[in-house]
Amino acid sequence: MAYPIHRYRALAELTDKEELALRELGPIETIRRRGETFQREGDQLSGFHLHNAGWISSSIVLRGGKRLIQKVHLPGDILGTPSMALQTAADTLTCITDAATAFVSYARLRDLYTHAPRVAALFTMAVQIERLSLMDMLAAVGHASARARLSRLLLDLRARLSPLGLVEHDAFDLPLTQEMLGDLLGLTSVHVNRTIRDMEREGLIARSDHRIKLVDVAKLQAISPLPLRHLAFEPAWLPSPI
Amino acid sequence: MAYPIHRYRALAELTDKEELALRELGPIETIRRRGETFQREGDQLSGFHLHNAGWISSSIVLRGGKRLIQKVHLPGDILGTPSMALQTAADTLTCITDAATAFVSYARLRDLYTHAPRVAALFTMAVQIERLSLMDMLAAVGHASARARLSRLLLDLRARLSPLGLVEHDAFDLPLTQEMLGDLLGLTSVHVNRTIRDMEREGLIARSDHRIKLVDVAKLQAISPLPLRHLAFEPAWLPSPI
DNA sequence: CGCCCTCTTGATCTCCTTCAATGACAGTGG
DNA sequence: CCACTGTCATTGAAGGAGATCAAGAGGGCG
Repeated sequence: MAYPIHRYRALAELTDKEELALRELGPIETIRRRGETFQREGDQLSGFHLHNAGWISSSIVLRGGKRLIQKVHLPGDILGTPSMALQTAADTLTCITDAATAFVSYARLRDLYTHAPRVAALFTMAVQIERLSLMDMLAAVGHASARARLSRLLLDLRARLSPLGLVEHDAFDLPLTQEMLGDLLGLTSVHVNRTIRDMEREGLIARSDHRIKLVDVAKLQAISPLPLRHLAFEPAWLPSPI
Repeated sequence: MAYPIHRYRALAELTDKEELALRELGPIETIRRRGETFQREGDQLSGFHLHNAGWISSSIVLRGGKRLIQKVHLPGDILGTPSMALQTAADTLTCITDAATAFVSYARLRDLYTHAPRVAALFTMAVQIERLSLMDMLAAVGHASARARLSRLLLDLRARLSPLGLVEHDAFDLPLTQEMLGDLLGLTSVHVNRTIRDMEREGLIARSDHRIKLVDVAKLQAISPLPLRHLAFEPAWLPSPI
């Protein structure tokens, strides 16, 4: 299992050299078990991680002990990069399912900036996309109802799981507990439960085991507080290929 | 009035050449009036803006018409860069006070990546810092009470205004209306009002006109859901100086 | 088999919203 | 110079979305 680069292909035409640079960023894969935490808030760091397989959460603990899941990561994501501007790790990385990651030392990233400016620019672009995702999440959590937030999350997951081939007829596996969903949406697990059941009763979604199906996508989109965003392809500020 | 680069100095030792590169990024300053909107969601963009003076808000409108102020920007910030990964602008930029900005075309940024990798890396670092700020905001808005959110905001503003010389004895001008504060914190203006007055009554803060004073900083910090973050200086992934 | 995690449901509480009205103040036009 | 208008702060009353507390049921796993 190697680092999936579909998301970079969606941002720019890659030369063979650039593809190689991306794939060789994190040469050694680490297999991790469900529940394993491999980065904790406050840790001293010397690099970050490529996300090759599985589901991984990035969380923060507030004063008072409440946990906030800042993002659920999927293969293709880059993990731990917010911390690269800090003295210690900003977030805790925990495997939701069995997962695979590849470590990338900061030295390697530095080389990217000097030897492969276009790939470095793509890295920046990935960071901006994460930032946009946070902006949307903030908008949703700050100003939308529980069902609106949940609708948005499900649509977002569908969109992100699709290019990985993990969505069939608008249905996908959702390995998150309702408590995780609560921490992700700023709700209690109790209220997540009630909201999910309401939406199920109304025929918006269907569940069986941990598989979820978006039955009425149009209505979910109407409930969602924000539409999905359209990424730019080869934006003007991207350096020329190497 | 020119682009203040204090925040980059806090991230790395800058050579004269690099300082020049930063200062010359946006050579032409534009003066704007309070209330002016100079970028709207959905606009086609060809660059971004350096923030030289004044207060500027970055907002998003939700389905249903609610406005979310994603961030209040201060001099030294870079405006409009989340949109550089998109086909159209993600946010609306509006002057809260009279303000000054300088436009930077995407072409100029591209040159940075090819000719000044270290400055490009600092740009990425600035983006990561914005992302961290959003993470914290999300944590606060999703899981903290109105007074905790407000405490955090005030402490954050104090920390950001200090290097600009705009804080005296923990007091600073706050040109935000209570409605703006509400849009920023995910609250109604009514509730912002009640919360502010409560905090004033309890001696946490004091107000006169639009000037606010943090009377009991220690208690505000105790109420705030998150401590402030410590930025790294010259992280290992930063290319060597030019 | 027994334990723990997760889901589910009910009852109650509360923080924040909504709706509404008032006063202070700044800008603006006559 | 002053009435007029719109913005902003303030406060009260009522309602609601979601939190909290509590308890039971089902299921996976050691």
